[in-house]
Amino acid sequence: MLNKKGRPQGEKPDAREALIKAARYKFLNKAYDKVSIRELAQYAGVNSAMIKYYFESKEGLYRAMIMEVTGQVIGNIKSRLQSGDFMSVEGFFRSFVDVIKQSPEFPLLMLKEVMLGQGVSRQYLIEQLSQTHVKVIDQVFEHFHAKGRIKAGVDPKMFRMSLMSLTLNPWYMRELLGIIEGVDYDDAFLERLIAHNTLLIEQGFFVGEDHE
Amino acid sequence: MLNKKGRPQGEKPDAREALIKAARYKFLNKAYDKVSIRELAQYAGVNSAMIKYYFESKEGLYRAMIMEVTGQVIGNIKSRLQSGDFMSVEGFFRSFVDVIKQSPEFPLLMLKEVMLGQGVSRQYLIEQLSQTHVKVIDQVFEHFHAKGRIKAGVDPKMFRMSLMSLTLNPWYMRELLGIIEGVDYDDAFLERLIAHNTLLIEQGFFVGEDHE
DNA sequence: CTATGATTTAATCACCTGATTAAATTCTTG
DNA sequence: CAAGAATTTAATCAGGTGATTAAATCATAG
Repeated sequence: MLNKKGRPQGEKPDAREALIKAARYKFLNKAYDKVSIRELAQYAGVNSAMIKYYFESKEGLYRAMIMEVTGQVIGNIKSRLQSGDFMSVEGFFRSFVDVIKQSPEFPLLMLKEVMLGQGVSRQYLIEQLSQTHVKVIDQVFEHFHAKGRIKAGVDPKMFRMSLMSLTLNPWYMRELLGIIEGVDYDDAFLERLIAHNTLLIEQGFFVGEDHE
Repeated sequence: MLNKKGRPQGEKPDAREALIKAARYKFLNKAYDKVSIRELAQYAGVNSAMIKYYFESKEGLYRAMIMEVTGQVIGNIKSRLQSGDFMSVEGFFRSFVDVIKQSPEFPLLMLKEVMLGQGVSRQYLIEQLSQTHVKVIDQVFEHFHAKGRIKAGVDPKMFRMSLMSLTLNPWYMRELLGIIEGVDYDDAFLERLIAHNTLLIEQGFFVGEDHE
């Protein structure tokens, strides 16, 4: 057994970044426990001990990755909040699709974490969700309700449930739909989705004055 | 070390059933790998070797449990299909809630399996879903489309997407909503959900002749 | 009662996991 | 160039996992 320790020459120093990237890729389609630190390290081209060095533990790496992805999504949503992009029904659906397109891992990562996370970063994610997605929808409702554009009797909580369902679920079903009938989430499909959802919500919940 | 082998007296003989029940409970809120065969066996009040005896392996037990839960749901849906319960919008939403209420583990188990199952029973579940939920919705669409009750330009695939989202997503969000604002999925809540979804779909996709 | 097969047990196995270490190498900077 | 800090390595560790076994017990038919 030869003993050759130390770093080989001419290697990239950015093990940390490589590990985050590997985590982002590996944790997406596999269960947490099915991803070993050796697998992560190999994919990142890095020694597995670097996980402890930079993140203290496997869970630390996972949490850091979740923070990064979530941070991107939350930041993106917050900047759009100020721009008023969400203040039309179509704008809401379009903005949401745009945000997710930039971090397509997010819905599934979030769902997995909220559903079966054992405290790894569950509380954090739930808080972030409460303050963004939920909050945005409630603001949209308030906006139109104040203008008298929402039909009488529409329950704001149920309004929110519908909008969350229509925006999130298509992303959960992405792989399923791909398998059972080859649906491709390309731009054309997403445009149809936006138009379809917009129509549904405007016809279903808005009074008929004029749409948009 | 004392050596006391064999079965104690007066024990229930139905280890198989106890194990399925334990699997149904334990696999629901925990990731597959976080549930050990020792934990399953202890919860079932049974020796862990019984898993091999009856199911060949941990994965065999898991698969058997999935089959049981899925079988109940599929059977329930199929019997309702013949009764025509689904042939109104409200009937569709009400029937779906009724079915899920009887097997509330199903949506999450299915989602976990489709999302991150590594072939354990993924293909089976996808086929079953294609032949029931998807098929039911397509039949509902056909039914009303043939009667000219569906608005022009409504894409059947998107129609299906909406109905799947509105029926499934509330169950995925159950725990999240419970945490962030104490929503309880009691009968009153489910009735509001049914009424809300019915209104949304009828107003959004149906022509205005008369609703039900 | 007895023999046979089904069931259940305690104990053990090999293996993989995440974590950790001490040494080797590289980088920085004076 | 030299010294100290930062980074990276191979190797190892303890612990838990699913699987497996041989023996013990139970149920049952004759």
